[in-house]
Amino acid sequence: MREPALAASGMAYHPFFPGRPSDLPMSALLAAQPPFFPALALPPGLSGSLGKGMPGDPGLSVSALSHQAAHLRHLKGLEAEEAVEDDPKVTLEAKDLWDQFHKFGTEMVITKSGRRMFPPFKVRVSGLDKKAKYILLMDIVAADDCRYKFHNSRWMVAGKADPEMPKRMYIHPDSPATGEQWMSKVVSFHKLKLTNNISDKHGFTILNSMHKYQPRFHIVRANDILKLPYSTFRTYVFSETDFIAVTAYQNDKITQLKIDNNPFAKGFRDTGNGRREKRKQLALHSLRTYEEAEGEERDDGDSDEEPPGSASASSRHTLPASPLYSERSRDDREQRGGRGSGAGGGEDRGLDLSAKELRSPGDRAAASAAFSASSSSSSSRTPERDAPRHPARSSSCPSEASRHPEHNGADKHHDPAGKARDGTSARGGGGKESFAPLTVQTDGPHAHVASGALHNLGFPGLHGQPFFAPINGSHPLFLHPGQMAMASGAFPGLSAGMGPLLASMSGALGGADAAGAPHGVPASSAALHFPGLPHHLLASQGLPMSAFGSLFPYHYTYMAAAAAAAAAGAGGPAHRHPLFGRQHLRFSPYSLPLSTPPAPGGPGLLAAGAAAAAPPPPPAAPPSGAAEAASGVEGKLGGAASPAPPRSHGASPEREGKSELRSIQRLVSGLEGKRGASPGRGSPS
DNA sequence: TCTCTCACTTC
DNA sequence: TGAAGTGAGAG
Repeated sequence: MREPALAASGMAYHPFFPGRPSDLPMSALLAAQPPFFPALALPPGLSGSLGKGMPGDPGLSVSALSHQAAHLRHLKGLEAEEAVEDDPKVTLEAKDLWDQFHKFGTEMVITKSGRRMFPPFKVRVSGLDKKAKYILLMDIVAADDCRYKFHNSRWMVAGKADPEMPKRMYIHPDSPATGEQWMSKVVSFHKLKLTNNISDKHGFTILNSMHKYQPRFHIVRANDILKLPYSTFRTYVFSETDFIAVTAYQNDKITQLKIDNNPFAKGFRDTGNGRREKRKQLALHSLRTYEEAEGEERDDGDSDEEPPGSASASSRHTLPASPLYSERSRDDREQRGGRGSGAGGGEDRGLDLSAKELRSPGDRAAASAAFSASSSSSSSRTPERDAPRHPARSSSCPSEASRHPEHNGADKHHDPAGKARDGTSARGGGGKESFAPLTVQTDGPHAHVASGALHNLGFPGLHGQPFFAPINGSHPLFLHPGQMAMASGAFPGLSAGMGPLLASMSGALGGADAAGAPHGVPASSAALHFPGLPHHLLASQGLPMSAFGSLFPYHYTYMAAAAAAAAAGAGGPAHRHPLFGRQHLRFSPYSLPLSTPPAPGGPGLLAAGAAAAAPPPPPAAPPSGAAEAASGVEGKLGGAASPAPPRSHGASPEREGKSELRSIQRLVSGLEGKRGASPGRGSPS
């Protein structure tokens, strides 16, 4: 049950998703979406029961799943999840700056070589247990399933979203750290980079240009990244941080805001000695010098030519649009000065910047209650159990999205019509290896493929379902090669020498024989496999893939359970590895934004999904139909789970799960053994 | 729309 | 000093 009070929260309106219910903030919807987590596979044993509860049943048996997770933790030798004694509160840093950008519809440049976010995503956290260790993460999810264009100085919907890019979770490099450490300073994710390179191997967050995204922040109480799947996520969404990814800035105001606020763009400021003027004058001077030389040679000098470097000449010749641009820029600066740094755009965002976490335990009445109840902010606290089921999250795009005057550069702010864009940059080559962030990546595409397959294969009843799609090639914990380099820095236990182990572990988790080949995968990037290729192939095949996440009526404890189940049940060498597509069930928070309710009494999602979805082709395979590829792969692998009848993942799922659990436990034990010997770390930055 | 190079900046 | 991060502008 939604509460109309939400409309007054200051975040009710969403310029890019006008069709959504007015009484439910987009941030609430996004916060309600479970965090991305890599390869949350469901064990065959669990699939049935889950499937039963799925169709249209928000009252999924979370407790049972939690119990399952606890059981799995026990099997795995992990200590029981500590009682939640903390009550984290999260405050967005530089909110004023975000607000300024948000007024015009924030644009984030994405380049092949990766671009940082500006404003940087920074938060301040409080309410953590000082002694407990936490992992802080963020991810960026699609805000809707639309593609946009910047037309007539405003953002408009340009159609359906393109296939979604592989999902990556950015784990803060200081993770894990104690609550005290996290709370002692601002937690900055400024090193997170955005790219449009689907084949990115740096671990950057991959986005689609001209699509709208919402960053999300997650707090996980866990002292080891390996325990992420067993842990509870708290997710925070700040609605003012949403943005549209672009390869070139579209809105002049955004450009100017960035120039004025980003230190690295100082050279472009109209301060008199900025590069823009210098370059302009230099170019003009060169031109004139050349022309004069030519003239002298021809002895027919132009008498009416202005002196080299004159201002008027400069404007006229080199920057025909610059007077307007500069004037506007000045205006902007003056406006900003007038507003003051603390003006915050004057929007009704409240004074309390703390993110609200949708009350989870016990608050099944819906996230909206928490939203409306909270006095503050644009942020939302994610429900850990009963997220508000998306009331009507339409998967269709309206003809026009940007009706919010504040997001229309021209409407309120006299944006001169139409300078379509300014161009972009991309540091050439991208050959330099920068700091590789720790990210976790799903084979998102697979998930989407599965989703798409479900859609295509006529399972309308699956729409709007929590996404337990049958997908193959998952890693329970997929670590990007780039993480190897940083893992030693980010995780004390994963010191230099642990890279190989981590890689091996990843490989092992991903499919090495549990008992016989604990370290069978070399620690090279080749040992890890990226979904990019399959995704690309599938995308090129035109297979529909969902472009934006849907909301799920269960909270993150459930996710943890699913993840635990995944680790336990998706064992076996082949089916965890992208190269060895074996079909199995997996949880993915990124499913279609589906509005169609499942057919009551219809087949469970898992069951139907398992029957419908087909594994993607092996990376080396030429593009082909997913089903084809699936059959091929399954055939070669002996298909422990062939394309598969529903819930046909092995005759003894429990045994399979325990087997894998044992292997994981061995690996974890090895890690922790080494960790014990390694020195501790510094505090978070 | 996108990619690349460039000059400029910060750190 | 140089790596890395900027938007401009050309293609």
